[in-house]
Amino acid sequence: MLRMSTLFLRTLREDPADAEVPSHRLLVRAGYVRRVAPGIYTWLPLGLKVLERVAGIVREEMDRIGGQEVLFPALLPREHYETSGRWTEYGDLLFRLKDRKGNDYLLAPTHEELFTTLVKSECSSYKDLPLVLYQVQTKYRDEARPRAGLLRGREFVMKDSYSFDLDDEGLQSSYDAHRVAYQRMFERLGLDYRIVAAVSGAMGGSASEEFLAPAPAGEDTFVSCTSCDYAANTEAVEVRGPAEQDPAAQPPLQVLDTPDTPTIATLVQVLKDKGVDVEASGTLKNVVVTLRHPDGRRETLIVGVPGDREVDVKRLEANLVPAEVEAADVSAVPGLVKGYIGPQGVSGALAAGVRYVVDPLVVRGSAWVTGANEEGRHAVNVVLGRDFEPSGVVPAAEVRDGDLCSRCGSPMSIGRGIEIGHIFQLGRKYADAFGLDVLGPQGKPVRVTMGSYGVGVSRAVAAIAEQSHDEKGLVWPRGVAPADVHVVAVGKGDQGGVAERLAAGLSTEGLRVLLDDRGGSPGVAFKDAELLGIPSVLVVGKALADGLVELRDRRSGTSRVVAVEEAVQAVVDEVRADRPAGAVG
RNA sequence: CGGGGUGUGGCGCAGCUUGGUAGCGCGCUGCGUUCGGGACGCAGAGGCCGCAGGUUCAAAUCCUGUCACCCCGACCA
Repeated sequence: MLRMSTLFLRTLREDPADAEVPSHRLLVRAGYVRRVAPGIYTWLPLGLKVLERVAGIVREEMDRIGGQEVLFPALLPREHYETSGRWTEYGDLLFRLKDRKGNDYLLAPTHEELFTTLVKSECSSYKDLPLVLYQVQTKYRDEARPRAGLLRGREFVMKDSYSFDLDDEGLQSSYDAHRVAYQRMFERLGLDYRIVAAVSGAMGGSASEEFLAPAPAGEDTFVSCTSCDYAANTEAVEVRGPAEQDPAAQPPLQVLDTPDTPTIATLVQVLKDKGVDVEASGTLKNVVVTLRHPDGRRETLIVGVPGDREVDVKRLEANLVPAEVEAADVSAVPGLVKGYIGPQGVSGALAAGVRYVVDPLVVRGSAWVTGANEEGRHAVNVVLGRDFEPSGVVPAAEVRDGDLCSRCGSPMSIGRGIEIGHIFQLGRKYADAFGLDVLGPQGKPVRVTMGSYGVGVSRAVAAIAEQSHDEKGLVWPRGVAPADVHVVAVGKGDQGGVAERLAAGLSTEGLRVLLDDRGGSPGVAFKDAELLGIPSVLVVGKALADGLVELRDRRSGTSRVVAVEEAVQAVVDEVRADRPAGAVG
């Protein structure tokens, strides 16, 4: 039992000045955490209980799929990160330090290297696989801009696990097992979440999905279908374009004089003045970028997108992995007329072999207004499949609310989410780097294939707070609340003694009890109870004269009175009834 | 790294324009009253006004520099 009279807790009446997002504001105000430095927080007693309950649920679900927990050090020598190339790749994100002899060390931002070398040294036979190892550990990343309290910290708690399998089918089933485990975890944590398709990035993996908790404070933007269950990161989303048409059925191409129309807006206006009915969405904007390939080679690429949309560089880049995209200097590319670039005809830059790709919104048979490759002239009715043929289709346009789902064609909506989990199939990148083989059944070495799976444990605490609060304070889901019931004594009579007795009875029943035995004014006790957000609040107050106490539900705000002698049982029933199915603890 | 903002008791802020003995609210300590919605009275404790230089008889206030923090963006396995 926790007594508030002695509990190390101070709630704040006012919002801390440096907190903007609800989770940060409330976790500080309610005395769960305190800031030490940017992105670095201290967990106070109640906060630590929540963190540990979250970690406990994560552990139970990892154990359920056969994961085995280990714990690596956070302080690591440079050598492992040298082998994987990440000592340099990680750049400023890595916290680096030296020991007294001047040797390089780092505070681990993630542990792929350590898991891989551990398995390499311990496992030598296919009989040792499949294997899932995990840890719940503090990670360090020197973020360029830590923000939003616990949501993006420089020190944070993460569960990371890794699967080791002999073949792709094994990897797939390890991946699927994690996916199920994560679903159960986030369910039990009381989080509303979406599984979204993610880009696998430079890691070279195939499947990759993120678990996002929708919240306005989230840093990730995702798109989800309003009718089917398709959801994806904006970088990874597939958008359905308009219906294709017959190129031959379109009106003939025509070139018009359009002086002083370097931008889409000026072009549309000039054309309208000439009686051509066109909107920005009917123009084809051709954006020139430079690709930087991993081997250092640079390539100019022209990307065609509808004129009313910007190119989403992150999305474009995600679809051109492993090349990186940077802005290009159009005037430096021979054969291009800035402001008047068009894909039709074979001349200039295109003739010189510059690749021209279009966004999927630019479909076969569609007719566009675009540059005529001459200063001051544009072409109308430029038709894909008749007047030009792109060398490829690459998603590049910014995604908008209302764009159509690639699966079912319904409109999609855009939302913000907090990345609370990420699962992906690493494949053999690390196994290759570290030479991780086991002896197969045929007596020959087999290269192991890996999966990597993360859950932001401390971030999940913040995500829960983001999703589960009201204007009065936090509202913890049962599974993670720092206590099951908050007993409040108000009044100068024997309320204190009765509350004491009830709290003891609840403890005996196995409930975790927070007892407010401070004896101040009732307003303070009630406000704090609301701020702290423990799901059940038992008030021993003036109704005690009639042998009654009040049982409040923090979430709904409703309350009912019960007889003192039945109070313990009533609370026990309420707590048990609320426990999600499948809970182990 | 670019843009904006802020540094004044534990927390939230005023004071700075126009230089002159550092203030308010909350919290904290003591005594008394109060006790179902952040109570009240009285008496207290607590501050190198981010730091360093400069101007001045005198600097929280003016000038120069510097550091830190917050927000937006860039970045983010």
